[in-house]
Amino acid sequence: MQISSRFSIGVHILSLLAVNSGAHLTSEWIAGSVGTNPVVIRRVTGQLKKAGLVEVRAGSGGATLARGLESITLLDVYRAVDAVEEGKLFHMHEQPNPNCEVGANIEHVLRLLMLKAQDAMEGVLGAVTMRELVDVLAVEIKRSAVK
Amino acid sequence: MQISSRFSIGVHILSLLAVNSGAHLTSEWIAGSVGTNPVVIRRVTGQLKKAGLVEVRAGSGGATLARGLESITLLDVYRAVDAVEEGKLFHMHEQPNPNCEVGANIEHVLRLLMLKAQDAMEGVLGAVTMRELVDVLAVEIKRSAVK
DNA sequence: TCATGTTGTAACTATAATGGTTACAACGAA
DNA sequence: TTCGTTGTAACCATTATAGTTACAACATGA
Repeated sequence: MQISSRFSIGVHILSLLAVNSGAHLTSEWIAGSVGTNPVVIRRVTGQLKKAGLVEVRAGSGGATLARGLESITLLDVYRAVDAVEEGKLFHMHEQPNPNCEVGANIEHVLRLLMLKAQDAMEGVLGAVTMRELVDVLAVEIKRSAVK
Repeated sequence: MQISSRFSIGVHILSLLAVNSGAHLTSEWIAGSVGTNPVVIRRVTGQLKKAGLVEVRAGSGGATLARGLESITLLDVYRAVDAVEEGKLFHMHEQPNPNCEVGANIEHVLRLLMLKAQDAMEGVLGAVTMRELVDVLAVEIKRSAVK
């Protein structure tokens, strides 16, 4: 199975807030850029808010970054939107037979490896800040604007 | 979401074939160790067979390793059971607005990172052979037998 | 004060993957 | 030819996702 698109949506939202900082960005407007429903945006925005990444104005509407892009890694976004539960990227079969030598011991051995693999994946996300991503994005935007 | 337990089941099956080599291991018997239904085992075994990792005797029954444990990495198992489609660990939202600067360019930028993260995860699996896993497993088995 | 537009959230839906289960034809060996 | 096994189809319950409608709570500006 796949990791929820909430992650890519979250990154998209933060990028919009960064690039269009100052503008009045409503869930409706963001949904237009992401290509989905405003409620989906509000749900993800709510998670980003709970994680302290954005601030949302109820009533008047609109969201803004709550922290500098430098201080937000992609792992922060990934965690904020609950993309994958901690240590549970892999689903292990649940009732290995404790009376079988292999069944009784494989869980422990395999679990270690799964955690290591998950850590490696998350490590890549943790090594990149939203600042870096937005900078690369800005270059891409310029390049595509020239064409 | 989580990566299918087919992966851990596949590793479990190969471990059984290695530890009990020579024995007549039917899907029924294996299912007893894994803690699931024989049909589930046959499904996974079928995938391992298709990948050339095991041989299965139709009719008389039983499965055996088709290759040396040294030549099978956990990544081979992961691929054999279709744990995650190539390059698709992350699900990216699918209709970013091409008329929006961010929407038009984020997919490309984010996709690169996702691939890098997935590669890191799979790299860990590729760096471990079934031989190594079974050796560690054997140590665990001994240790738990002593207690 | 009140009208307007927005957020937060509940509720419902369709879709898809998973893993368990029954059933049975095809097969191989004793 | 009998028996136990595999390979597969078919079905089911469960779960997560993502889209949608609906509406109360809220903030702001007229």
